[in-house]
Amino acid sequence: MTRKVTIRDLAEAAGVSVTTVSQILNGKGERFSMDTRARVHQLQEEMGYVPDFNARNLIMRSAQTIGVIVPNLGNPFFSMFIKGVQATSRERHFIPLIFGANYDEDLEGYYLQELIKRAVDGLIIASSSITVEAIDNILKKNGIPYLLIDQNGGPSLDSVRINDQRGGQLAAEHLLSLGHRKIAVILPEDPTDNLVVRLEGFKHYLAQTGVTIPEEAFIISPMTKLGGYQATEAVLKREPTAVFAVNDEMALGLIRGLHERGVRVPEDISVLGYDDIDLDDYVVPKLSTVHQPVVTMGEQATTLLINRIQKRQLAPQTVELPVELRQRESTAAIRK
Amino acid sequence: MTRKVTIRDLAEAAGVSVTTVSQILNGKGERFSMDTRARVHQLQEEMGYVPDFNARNLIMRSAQTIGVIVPNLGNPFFSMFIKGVQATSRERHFIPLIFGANYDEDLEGYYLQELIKRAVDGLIIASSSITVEAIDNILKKNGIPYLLIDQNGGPSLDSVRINDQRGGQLAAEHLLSLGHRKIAVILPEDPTDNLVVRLEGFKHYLAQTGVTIPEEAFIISPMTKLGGYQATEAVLKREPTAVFAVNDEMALGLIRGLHERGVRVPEDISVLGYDDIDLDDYVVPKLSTVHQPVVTMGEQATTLLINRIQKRQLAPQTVELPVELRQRESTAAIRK
DNA sequence: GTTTTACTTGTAAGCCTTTTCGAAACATGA
DNA sequence: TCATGTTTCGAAAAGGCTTACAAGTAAAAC
Repeated sequence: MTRKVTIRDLAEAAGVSVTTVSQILNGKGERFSMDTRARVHQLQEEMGYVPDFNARNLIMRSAQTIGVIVPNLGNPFFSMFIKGVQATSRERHFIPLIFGANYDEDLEGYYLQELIKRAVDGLIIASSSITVEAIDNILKKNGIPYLLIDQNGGPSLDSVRINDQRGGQLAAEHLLSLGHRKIAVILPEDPTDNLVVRLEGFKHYLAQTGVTIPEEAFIISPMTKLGGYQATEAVLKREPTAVFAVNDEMALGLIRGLHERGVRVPEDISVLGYDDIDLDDYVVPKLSTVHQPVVTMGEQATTLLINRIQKRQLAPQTVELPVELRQRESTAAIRK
Repeated sequence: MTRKVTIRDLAEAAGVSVTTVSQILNGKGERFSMDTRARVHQLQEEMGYVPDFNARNLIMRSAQTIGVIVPNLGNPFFSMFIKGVQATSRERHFIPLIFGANYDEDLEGYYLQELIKRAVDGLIIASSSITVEAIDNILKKNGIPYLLIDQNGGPSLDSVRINDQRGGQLAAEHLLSLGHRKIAVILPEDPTDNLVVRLEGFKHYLAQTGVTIPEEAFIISPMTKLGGYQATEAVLKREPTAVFAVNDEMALGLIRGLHERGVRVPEDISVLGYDDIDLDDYVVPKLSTVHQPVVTMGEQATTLLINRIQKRQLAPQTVELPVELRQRESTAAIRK
């Protein structure tokens, strides 16, 4: 392995100046003769010249890179999100730097710093713990475009908006239509904005029908399978006929917990999730849930962000994405 | 937002040269007076100076970055692997660039190219489709250290080795001890090296006990939940008493398929997986499997790679990691 | 033959750091 | 006073690239 081929080497070999090479290789070479152009391209191949990334970025002040922070890569919801991000990034010739923060505020902060240090052109943050103010503070100061998922960053930001209000409503509607009146909810401590709205939609619709959920039927637990599992006891104590878990992971954990205690789903208790992760179709019983178009979310978020990177002065953009109910097997009509 | 603060600005403000600032900020400033050092640090804070990443890398010829390509981020096995990679990377002050290639060879190639263009210091590749030769070719030529997961790159490479032979043996042992003799296997087309070894271990142990698996009991299907699901018919046609799926995802898909056809697991058919993903403990029935210490694999792979980056001339290192059987609920003694 | 015009290419500055190699400034001992 | 040592610091090169500006040449126009 010898020293790396530089643009200078190539220029020399082609018998032209570095300018010429640079221009031609960057598609700005109309002004050069066909002959020269061909020669340069030819030699690039032969010599295996690849522009030095750092040198290039140094002068261009951009690395065609975006940063992405999600709370938990292990949750299929987020890995699907990432899938969307990667697909669109590729189309747009950007590269996403992806980090899972494990619901850890310190870690999020660390990655945020690191990403900024590395001069990413923009950021997508699906944060759980780090506060919007902190993000705002540090990013605004650096003039880096960003976009928040699951958090409301205010009207001055681009956003891909999921109608969580409606999602909550759909959930309520569904359970209600099956005859459920005694409903428990599992949610995390410090819910993100979208969860708050989601629950509001849920409660609101219930209230319209004269159903209210007592305070103690809201059960706090981490948004993981384990969290759902650990909530089992608390759920059973409330003797509900149905449970609404604010994400699928929790729902799956809960179903496991119920199963172990001999409680049948949906015969004894209906369980409704939220997200619609691929797993839902494989577990027994298949999980009823509210579908979020998560891959599209990833794609749209990326599109919006890259648009912004390329046109800073654009007016804030918003795309709205629909949710819909997916009834499967974990919810059923109540039977007395 | 004003222009970025450069080292020059800081030097000027502190009334010293850029050399001084650079040295002090990089911990090589013992030779400077306490006074100067304090002043520089002080001002860095105040002015919010952050060294320009690209300029720095340009001259240092390293970005403290490694690339990681996995076939599928949606598989918890790989997201756990990533977790290990991220943890160790952080400790070592490296940043991993992570990509999921969706079992797509083109995509893998694209990311590989991109990663090289971006001058990563090293690579971890858990490739499925791209050939070892291709990788070898392109990476060796560029002099970039790398490490293969699930593929045998030869003795000249660092490697974290899982004893797949033993893993296969454990699987065989387990099923045999439960009385199974009629066993089907689900595996992908073009299995990676580790799978080949795994199956060898499996078959070999079986053979020792006089049990052989007929050719047609090896069922080819993609290594996903869907793949497992789609294999259901083929499996049933063989009328096995037990099935060994070479990864958990397939096992889960298969269990779903069996369930839908009224076949009970493990009463009618035992299903054994491989990997031990977190899900195994949540599905019904809990999945028996062969445990791989996947987080550790991620950690060790990263450690090895970074060691190599920092000391090119090190002799090839290998770490061996154990596997062990985790019997849960999806396998049971045969009953006639 | 001189001036335009069109076409083709090159010079050199600048991006921001790190680092090599010295060199001031000052004190010390003779 | 001078040689020597110690402490503290800086000038300038290097790293590979892009680009504003300028320039050279040959053909066309007058």
